[in-house]
Amino acid sequence: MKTFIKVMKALSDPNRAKIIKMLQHKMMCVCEIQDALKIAQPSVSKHLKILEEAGLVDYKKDGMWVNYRLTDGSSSPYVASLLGNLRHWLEDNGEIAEMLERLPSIRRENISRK
Amino acid sequence: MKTFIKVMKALSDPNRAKIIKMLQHKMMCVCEIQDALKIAQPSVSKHLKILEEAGLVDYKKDGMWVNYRLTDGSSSPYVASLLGNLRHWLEDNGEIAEMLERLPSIRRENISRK
DNA sequence: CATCTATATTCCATATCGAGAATATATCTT
DNA sequence: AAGATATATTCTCGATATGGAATATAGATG
Repeated sequence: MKTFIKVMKALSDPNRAKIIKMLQHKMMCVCEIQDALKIAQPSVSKHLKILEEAGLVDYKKDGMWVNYRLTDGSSSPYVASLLGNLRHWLEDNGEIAEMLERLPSIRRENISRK
Repeated sequence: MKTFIKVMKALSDPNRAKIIKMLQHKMMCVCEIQDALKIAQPSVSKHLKILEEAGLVDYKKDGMWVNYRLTDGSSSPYVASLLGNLRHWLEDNGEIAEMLERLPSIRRENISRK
């Protein structure tokens, strides 16, 4: 039950749902996600932690960067099903579509954090 | 997006998840759900309202009673998929299994609210 | 080792959530 | 109409969630 609630809660926030939708297209570092969502960096890190603890995402460190990606869903049946469904869900959402269009142009090399 | 978030939030609470699991077995009135969950009646009504506004349940009035049941999921693809998945999900949960065992003995005629 | 950059953690303010008590409403019964 | 029962709404409180600012940590680079 706790696992189920944790997964549902993780997906109950618009910014976290957007993160999932982005990660369907490519592995991303924190600063790229921040650039896409336009929220403060610590907020991004906190959202990612919640998604990670729910088993929805994991990460690989690459030097200074931390690359996040979707998991294969093996942590629970809830995660497996929902990640599957989310491939189709929210595709018709304007806000998300716009974000996904901007996605190719968001690259860590171009992000200046001054 | 708002619809999706509303559905996920509705399913992010243990008592509401339990209500869904019970309604898989029978239509129930508020006082029966209250008896099963052992929480205050107003709390039950509020949970039911949240589930209803998410499109997960609806109700039919029968005189003094209001009978709640699961919807057919036609309000959104999220509801349809999740109600389907929830037929299998949480079946192995001890807390829920116990509650479901008590379910046959919970009948409005036996409930005294003094 | 001093510094810069990417990320995580802590702290604080505000907002929302879930619970129960009290109250309101609606329907049934007499 | 009066009382009883089922449900909904309102109010208040404590807990939790979200956001940003400040700070800490970790790795890279000169």
